[in-house]
Amino acid sequence: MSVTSSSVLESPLTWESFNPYHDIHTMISGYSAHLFPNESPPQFWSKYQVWDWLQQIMDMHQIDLSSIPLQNFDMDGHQLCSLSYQDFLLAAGSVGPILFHSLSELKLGGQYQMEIGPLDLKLEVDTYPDPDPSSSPTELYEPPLRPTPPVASPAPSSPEIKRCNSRSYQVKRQSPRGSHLWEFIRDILLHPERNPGLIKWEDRTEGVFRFLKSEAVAQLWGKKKNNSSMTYEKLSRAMRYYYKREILERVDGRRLVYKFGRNARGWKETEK
DNA sequence: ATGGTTTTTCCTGATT
DNA sequence: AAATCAGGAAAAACCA
Repeated sequence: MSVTSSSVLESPLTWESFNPYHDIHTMISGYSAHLFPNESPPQFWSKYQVWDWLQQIMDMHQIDLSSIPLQNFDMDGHQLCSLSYQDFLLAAGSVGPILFHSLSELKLGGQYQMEIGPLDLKLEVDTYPDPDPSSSPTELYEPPLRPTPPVASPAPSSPEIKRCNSRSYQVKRQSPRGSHLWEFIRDILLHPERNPGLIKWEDRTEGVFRFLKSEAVAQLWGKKKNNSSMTYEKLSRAMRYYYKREILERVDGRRLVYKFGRNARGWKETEK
């Protein structure tokens, strides 16, 4: 209530600008509950805050923001909160349930008290749904965890979607194909603004990059694979296997530094 | 259903 | 000292 929406509107906040912690914990600690710790409940969000929320959730699920018609979410928090589950389905197709679920959590406000220690993330990693379809009476979740490679929507930039049909369940994922570890890493690299400080390019044109928060990346990876016990130690073992296949090239002496090899595709700026 | 591929897990030892 | 790097081995998870 005390939100001065005017100030918000005057300076369109980016996520980073008001995100107090540039830390991965905001992203991997489940969804919502403390994404906006300092902000009002969703009912009081401005359009910009709705936008930021959308971006965050989509990011978390590695779904391209462009796969849903953003015009459908040109509204403030109050309006957003009045949307039904069906509305979400219509507005965002198969992503709808995800958004609905996230918003539901946020609506419940501060009742979440997840305190996460830097090293203890296990407790809330189960924000992912149980794969058992029979268990949930509320069909909050229809997670597009499956890569859905067969449904081709390869059009590089197809803004054709005006409204998502709730029947045609399909999600265009941001990465061209599959979700292998190296692709996961690449996709983080490809979104530097949205993934502050996780991994950074060391030499963009050469494909050299460095892990800044190795354990955080590992946790993120684990989350994607629904494996809460992933560690950088294990992730890095998988990375080392890439050397042989020339997906990665070895980089001497420098710790946490890797380099894409000839068999890694899609990371160059001048490449598709 | 099965075999190939990729990732995970665990481990020992070296390096920084 | 604690992290990271190196790979071997084998199990598990994935995929065609």
